[in-house]
Amino acid sequence: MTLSRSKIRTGLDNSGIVDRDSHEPAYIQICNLLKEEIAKGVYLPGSRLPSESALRDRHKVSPMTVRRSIKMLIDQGVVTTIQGSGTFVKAPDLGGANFSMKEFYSIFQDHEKTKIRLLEAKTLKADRETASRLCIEEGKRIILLKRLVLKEGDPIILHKEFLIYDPARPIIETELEVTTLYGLFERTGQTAVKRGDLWLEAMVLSPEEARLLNTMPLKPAFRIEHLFYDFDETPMSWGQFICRGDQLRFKAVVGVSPA
Amino acid sequence: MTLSRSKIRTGLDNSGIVDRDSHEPAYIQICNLLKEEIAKGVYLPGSRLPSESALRDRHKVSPMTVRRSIKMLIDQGVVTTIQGSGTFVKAPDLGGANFSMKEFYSIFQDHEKTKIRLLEAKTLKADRETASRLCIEEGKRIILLKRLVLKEGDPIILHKEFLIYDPARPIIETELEVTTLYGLFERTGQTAVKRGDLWLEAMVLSPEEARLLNTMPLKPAFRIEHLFYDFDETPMSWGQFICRGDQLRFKAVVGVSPA
DNA sequence: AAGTGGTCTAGACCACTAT
DNA sequence: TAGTGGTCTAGACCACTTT
Repeated sequence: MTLSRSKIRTGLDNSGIVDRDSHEPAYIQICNLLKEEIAKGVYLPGSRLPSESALRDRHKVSPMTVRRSIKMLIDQGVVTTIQGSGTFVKAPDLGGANFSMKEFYSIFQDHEKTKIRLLEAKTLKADRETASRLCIEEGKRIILLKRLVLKEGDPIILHKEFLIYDPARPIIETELEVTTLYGLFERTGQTAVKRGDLWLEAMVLSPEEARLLNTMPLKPAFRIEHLFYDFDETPMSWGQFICRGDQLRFKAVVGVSPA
Repeated sequence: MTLSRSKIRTGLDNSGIVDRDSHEPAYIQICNLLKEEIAKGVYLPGSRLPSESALRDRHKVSPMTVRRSIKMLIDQGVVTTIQGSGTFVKAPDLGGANFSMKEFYSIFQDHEKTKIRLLEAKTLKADRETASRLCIEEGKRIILLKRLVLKEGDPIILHKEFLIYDPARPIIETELEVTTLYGLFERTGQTAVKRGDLWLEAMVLSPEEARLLNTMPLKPAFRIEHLFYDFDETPMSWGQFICRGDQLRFKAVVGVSPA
């Protein structure tokens, strides 16, 4: 085991690896050190990490500090703990993978390349499906927004959203930042939104959708449906993103992330 | 603010809400209480939670305990902290959503309904693309596995996997649990797998794929590509799941989870 | 019985923000 | 300057597993 990247403590002993002069907290240093060792194969999947008391002695830190390091590794899916037995290195598995919407979101954050065009904004009477989703009576007045997301001039995402029409709800003003979609991604300040459900589906573009997205019908696409709830658990917004499959894919990493 | 669901402490005062007789740890009780209050609208999105010292006094616990509660809420995406300023309730946003492979995995766990059929298992010479992915020379011998996943008799997922052919690698035996796919999902014991990358894409079924999946060509599907690495950072397995779009969708929740 | 992780205490000092 | 969160200590007791 090499001690590269880690300063040796001031001459007292050579087992204290944590650099107390660093601005990086001790628990992060210990976490990263363990992760490096796991990545190097010092501790193989399935094998036991040194006990917390051993790590405590090695790094000359308090129990809580070493526990925070372990907690970080647990959160990152790198190890699991078994009470009374030890801390064990997990082998990377498909089941632990997570596909984050952050990459999708990053498309919208690039204000240089990405522009949003409002296609339609009107009120209409809710049809059967929309009424059902928003938990209102069929025929009740709602707001429809249709937007097109362009990346370097090319349309890549189509967004359709239905909003409860109720002047008393201040959220609508936020949602109506029609050229940014800001409200859906980065809600700041006081909002009335409590909870949201999202569904990710595979779909095939209809002729109409393909036309708007400047591509061919029958091409693959993602459908991201979203439903946001009020604090009284009533739906306030229902919509979907339709994303050209050739312009988006989700990535996930399992195991120790690449050095 | 009501105190329902929470026992009052033994007569000393009515502000200590944590039940010390419960088997549920204090930090989880405090976390859940705060989450309930957020769900009720006591603390609205954008507003500040009581300070840690206030919570410490209210619940008669030590600083570390109340910090663990806050840490839980941070991990769950419910609040954010700003040093020197306070802890603030986050409004649920699309960017914080995560689609987990656990649901996908659960298909395989149902051993009653789900069966796996081996379609093909052979060695062959790597073509250009496969060689490139596995970082080997074109024409080198590799193992191909093709499997079909059936749910209540219906084929819903097609799996194709290429493995490095190297008798010295013990992992192959694990991967070759051909009728369970166990190795990909729940690696136990010592394995040589260090890290995996996954990609999720939308696709349209080819006639051949549709035939195997007992559905029509041009139907939507998910493609989940996976690439696993050895401890010396060389790829050891590359493959993909092709999942009928009508049989799978990913779900995510943002904000306080439903009570 | 010994060792392991899980929870918790009652403080300390620091970095940062608000006023 | 006062209040906030961030880190850390040096123990304690408990639940659980292993031997």
